[in-house]
Amino acid sequence: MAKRRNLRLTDRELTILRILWDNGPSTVRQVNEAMNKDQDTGYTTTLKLMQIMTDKGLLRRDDSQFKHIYKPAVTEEKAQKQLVGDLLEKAFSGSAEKLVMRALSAKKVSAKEMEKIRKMLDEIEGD
Amino acid sequence: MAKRRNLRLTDRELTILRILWDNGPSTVRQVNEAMNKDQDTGYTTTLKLMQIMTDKGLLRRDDSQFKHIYKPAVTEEKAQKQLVGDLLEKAFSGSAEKLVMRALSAKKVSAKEMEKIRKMLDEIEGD
DNA sequence: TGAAATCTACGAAATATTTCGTATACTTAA
DNA sequence: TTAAGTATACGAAATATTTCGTAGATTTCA
Repeated sequence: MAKRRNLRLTDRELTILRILWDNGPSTVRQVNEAMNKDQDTGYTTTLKLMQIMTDKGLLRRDDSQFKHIYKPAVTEEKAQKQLVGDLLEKAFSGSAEKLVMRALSAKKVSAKEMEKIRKMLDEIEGD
Repeated sequence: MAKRRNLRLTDRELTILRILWDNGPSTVRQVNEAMNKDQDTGYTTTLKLMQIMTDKGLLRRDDSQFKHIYKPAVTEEKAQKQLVGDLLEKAFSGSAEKLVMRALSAKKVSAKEMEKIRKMLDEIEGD
């Protein structure tokens, strides 16, 4: 089985993954246009980033056509797990409870979502 | 009132803040020794980092003695809020529920802590 | 067909972050 | 009082990340 690297994502890498997770397989131009909604970025800048990410194994590229199509090589779940785990250790001394508290106060959560969270708590407690 | 900068923390900056939050005001040597438990770091490296952080307004320094004493200029809460908010936007498209789910599955949470989380959910719902 | 548009490759500049060596000041203790 | 130890200041190297310009290939369309 392939050894999973530590998956340290830079800011721009995460931005690009986010776009690909949301929009599905895309060309460089499509990604670049999505990026520009947030922050002006030259086309070749985006291209270069995506080439590097492909080398690192973060993206996969279909180059059978003139316009290459890129897609994520890491799942959203995997990346989120890693990112949350890192933040947990580095900023919260490993206290998931504190992190959850901060997340809950950072953003409004719908009643339906709260229900899901309660369910999850029940499940954990059930073990 | 002082304008709060965007508070973008680098890896090493967060490490140092973490140590100061946990241990209270400290000398460079004390911080350096704490850092070395995780990762070997030269004394002057730590010193330089802390000087830069002081310039940036992340730390405060009492230099009335030969050995300067440093302490955080940002509260743990403030920093955590910012970090979680960033992660929320960049990795979770703003879904606090997803982030909470990941945090809960990332690390074991005690029954007591779960109780606190439930209480928090109740409070939010109460509004 | 051939000029314009669009694409990839790639080196290198620009910037941000981290690390370190050395100079010099102060403290300690013999 | 002076040598050894420990401190800060600071420039600069090392590394990581991001950005961009240019060359050359392919496609488009008038």
